[in-house]
Amino acid sequence: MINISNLIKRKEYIGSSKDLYQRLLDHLKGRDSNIRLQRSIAKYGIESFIFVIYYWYKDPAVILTDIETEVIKSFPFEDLYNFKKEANSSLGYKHTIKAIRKMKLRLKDKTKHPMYGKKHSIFALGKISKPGVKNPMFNKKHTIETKKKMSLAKSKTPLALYNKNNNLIKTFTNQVELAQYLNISKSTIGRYLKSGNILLDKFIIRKFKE
DNA sequence: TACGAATAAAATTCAGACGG
DNA sequence: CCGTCTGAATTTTATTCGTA
Repeated sequence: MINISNLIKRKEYIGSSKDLYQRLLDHLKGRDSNIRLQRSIAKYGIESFIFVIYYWYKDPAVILTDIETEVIKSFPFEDLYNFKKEANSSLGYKHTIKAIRKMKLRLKDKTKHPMYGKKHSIFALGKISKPGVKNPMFNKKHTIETKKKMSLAKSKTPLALYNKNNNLIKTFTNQVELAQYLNISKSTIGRYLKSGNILLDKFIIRKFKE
């Protein structure tokens, strides 16, 4: 529950939001704000305004708009910038299938994406940063499928196993796979691949090109 | 000196926040 | 919605280290 007041005109704007900072930013940047408030800011300057928090709840079960309506009622309506006596919110609104389809279509050309080629602000980066226990992956395990994907993506040097007479025995996607096949340490595989020496007096390992 | 274990480095997926 | 981001988890590959 917030209030932005103009000290000179003695007028107030009452608002509420799930994300206080985000909503305040809307008003400060003049996007999706209240037009009366915006005009007044333009006229008197932002330094004529003060910002007050009336109520602060972390519990999502608290219906902020109900409280907001009560607060609005407690002021003479003509002393407010607000247009509506009843507060409402789009919290929990779901896009229609049509709207989603439209968005998808527009974004098919990825240069059309609002973020295309842009950099995030320092502030946004700070919000995104989640070190330690705050990280969504903290203390979680990757699934077998995920591990497989990672393995596949990382294995870009296929290897071929030859015998002493240069006959191809088998090909492998990476060193680990070959190590398992021979039941030998992967360190050894890497070493012999690099040196080109004969392994166990039997095998030669080379990079495989098809 | 040769091996495997341990560790480091680089690269990748994942889940989640941001924001037009 | 989806492109821009992050850090944890995990993998492959490269390097270091102790042991016989």
